[in-house]
Amino acid sequence: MKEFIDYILQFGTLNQHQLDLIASKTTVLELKKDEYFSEAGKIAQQVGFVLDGITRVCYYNNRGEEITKYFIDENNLVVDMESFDNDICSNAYVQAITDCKLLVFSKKDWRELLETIIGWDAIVHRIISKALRQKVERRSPLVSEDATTRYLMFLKIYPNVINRIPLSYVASYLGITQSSLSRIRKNIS
Amino acid sequence: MKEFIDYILQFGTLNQHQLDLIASKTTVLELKKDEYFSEAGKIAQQVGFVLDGITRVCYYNNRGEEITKYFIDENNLVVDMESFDNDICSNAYVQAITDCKLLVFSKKDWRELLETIIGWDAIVHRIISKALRQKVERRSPLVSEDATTRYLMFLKIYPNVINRIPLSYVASYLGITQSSLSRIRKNIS
DNA sequence: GGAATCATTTGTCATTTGGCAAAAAGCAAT
DNA sequence: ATTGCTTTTTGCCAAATGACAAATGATTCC
Repeated sequence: MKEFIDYILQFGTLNQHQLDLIASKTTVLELKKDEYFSEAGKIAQQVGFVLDGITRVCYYNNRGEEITKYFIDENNLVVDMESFDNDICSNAYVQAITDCKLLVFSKKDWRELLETIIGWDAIVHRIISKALRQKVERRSPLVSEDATTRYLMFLKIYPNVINRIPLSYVASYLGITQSSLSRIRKNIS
Repeated sequence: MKEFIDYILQFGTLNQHQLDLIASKTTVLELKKDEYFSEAGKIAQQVGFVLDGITRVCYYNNRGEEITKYFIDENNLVVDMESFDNDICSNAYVQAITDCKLLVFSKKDWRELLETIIGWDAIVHRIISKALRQKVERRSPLVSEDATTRYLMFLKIYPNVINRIPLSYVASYLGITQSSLSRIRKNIS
């Protein structure tokens, strides 16, 4: 819980009473490896915060290949905001790719907090905007750099991920095949 | 101006008085082809709305190549929000790539409006969030699809752009060389 | 321990793309 | 029309990557 409070307070100021109220609405959700946090075709019902473990957002492209869009590791929010906010079906899966421990808010509680706590919506806005900007910044180089550079960037961006998940997920994140990734790893070492 | 009002009202409701106030703060800025709206290394000072013409956001990658990150055509906001909001130096150029006519707000006016008009900040936030989400959605397929598919997607996303700008910009947007783009275009037709 | 299963690496060959330079096409000014 | 300039296309070869299959390595389960 402390991790989550610290995370929030990076984006604005709240008093102890407000923090307590927010904390009181959280529950802990444990997900086993490969379980879904939310699914394509359904409406996202929860906001999560990763305490332990790694999740990913993935979808299926034109050719039916499973593409990992990004990873979400410890101390980050995990939510399909588009689906959650607008109550529309998601087009992506959010999946635990290791065993995970999450703090979660139900949609009802989340919305009540937004209406109850002055300034909370501004903080949430800042959190979401920053996360979106980060996604753009992280995906952009994937287009303009060669595969080796992309892999090295991946290692920098997610320093604690590579040894904990299958390489196939990394390959699809980087937009290359597993074999190519394997060759790149061989070349680097 | 009507275009801008229509654009705003897609994201929320404002009364005539509020709309008039917003309108009163706009000025028209004309940019010649190749002129910059904002520059890397400087702090963005304006929010713009494209009435006519096409702009792009670009930067220089590791190898010093100029990369087009995205295009912004008619009836869209153009601003480096990260730089504008936080008064930090931008790392990208925003450039007119055709002659352009923009509506612009100065930073001072923009901030005053945010404080004056109830609900305006919520609208702005929705606009910015949607734009960011769109950027993520548009850049993601650039990683996982082959170059021909990417080019076809580009044509769908920006149907009014291809004949108005140099192919070199499109190539760098797609993450391929000009020659490859040329070959792809040849294959398609 | 051994079998079954899954993940990763490697080999081979085909295809795509890049780098470079030259040719062709488009465009503006005269 | 001619010239000069920029953009786009093409040709050639090398390098990177993909597709597919096989081999190797890791892990799990009995």
